[in-house]
Amino acid sequence: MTVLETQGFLPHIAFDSVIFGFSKGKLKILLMEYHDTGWLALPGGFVRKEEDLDEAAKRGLKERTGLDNIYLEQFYTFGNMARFKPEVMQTILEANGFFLDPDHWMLDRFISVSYFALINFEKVILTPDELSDSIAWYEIDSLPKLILDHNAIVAKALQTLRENLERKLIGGNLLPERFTMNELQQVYEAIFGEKIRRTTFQRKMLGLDILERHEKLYTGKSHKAPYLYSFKKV
Amino acid sequence: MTVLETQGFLPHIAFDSVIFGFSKGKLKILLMEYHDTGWLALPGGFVRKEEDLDEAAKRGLKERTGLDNIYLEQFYTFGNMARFKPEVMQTILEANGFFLDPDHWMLDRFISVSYFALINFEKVILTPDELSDSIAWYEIDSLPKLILDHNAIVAKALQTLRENLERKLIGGNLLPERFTMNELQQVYEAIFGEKIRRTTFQRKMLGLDILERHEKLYTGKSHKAPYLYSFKKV
DNA sequence: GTTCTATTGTAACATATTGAGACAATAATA
DNA sequence: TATTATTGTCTCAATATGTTACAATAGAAC
Repeated sequence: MTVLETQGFLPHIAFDSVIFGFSKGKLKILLMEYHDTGWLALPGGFVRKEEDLDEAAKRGLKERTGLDNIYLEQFYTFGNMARFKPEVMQTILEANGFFLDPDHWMLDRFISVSYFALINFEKVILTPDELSDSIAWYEIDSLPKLILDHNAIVAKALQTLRENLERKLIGGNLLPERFTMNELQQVYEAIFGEKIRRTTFQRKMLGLDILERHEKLYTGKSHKAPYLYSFKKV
Repeated sequence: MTVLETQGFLPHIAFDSVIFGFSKGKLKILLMEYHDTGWLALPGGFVRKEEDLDEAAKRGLKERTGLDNIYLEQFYTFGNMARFKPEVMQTILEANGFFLDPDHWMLDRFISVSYFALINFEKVILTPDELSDSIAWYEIDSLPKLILDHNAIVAKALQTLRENLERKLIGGNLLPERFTMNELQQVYEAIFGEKIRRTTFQRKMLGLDILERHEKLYTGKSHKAPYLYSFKKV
């Protein structure tokens, strides 16, 4: 199956995913680099005619990262005319050797239903799609220029993530099963983009009664070893 | 122009609006009753081929309420297969004397980009669309059964409104330009569905430094007259 | 006018939450 | 054994919020 099949997908509707990961103290997202053009874009795709919208997003996530069962949240649908630039998709396709009719469905106007995902960086197996050379991690606070309105999509995703983090306890989705308090704090600091007071953070997290304390983690460093924590199962 | 024109609209994409108003201490939304069927639905519409998605929602709002310049926020896009029930739209259209080809675009699968609006109840001039008998206010906490997934759309709208109210100061959009502290409190109570302590609410609102105090409102009641307030202009 | 009632605006105090610093515990190293 | 960096927890101060109290009034009843 190729992306060029005319049957099977809903026209005018796409999805894009802002996939967040956390590594070495930095918040990162996945970007794809299209063949020959050097253009960067969010991973995305189209919706099958008999497929739930959410299922399409999950399928796309699975195809790029190999991961199932991911924290995935729809946050906004982008549908301005300004994002309709058929020459962009045309250039990408031509760089891959596809020369389409100007009224081909893939060159039509699309609205993009956008999702963000929080994943455990360590578990990802990255796989580019058939139009791109690579898929790789990019630091959220030094992103390059992306195609179309994808920079705006990332900005909105980050804004939504920040707002949600205050209400839901989703930060742990970016970490391995067991983590230290310091690692959890670094996740919060990376998302909010500012330092957090250590003692206040620790007291609040423990007070929420959502963490389970496990054995200590001996790293070989010459100081007191921190406890490992996991989120309590519901 | 009729809804049946085949040109001009993007297929598969609709919008629905949860339009909130506040009157007599109750939070209400606008619903349309389709001709002959008695079926109730959210006001909505389709997106023109060269129209911004947001503009389409604003246009729909203007058509039903006569209002421009409304607080309008996109909150979710519903796109599950479960909401694809062509017989519903077919019945509505037939009740209006339209008998369509089974592959007419209006009987196709749609995803619905959903918006909620906050409007000043007093200023609305209601106008049904061409398929419905009436458009009217219904209390949010005693809603009847709506078509398709529209009850779920309303539930999500209300949830988003509650979450946003804690972060943004949007409650005033449901009131006239000038209002008493008690009226503002009633808006908050209606949205959250619970009583709020008067003195705490007053202290917090005044402390936010967003209200301007005006003259007193003499209602003729035999007690101290409350001040009128408005939101400070930015 | 005087008294009464309902409601408003604000003060006062109690309680809870958060900010900020201090300090003992401890895992390796010198 | 002393030293260093980091962790876990405690304490006290500063804010914020919950709760009660009370004076100020706009009319109505008399």
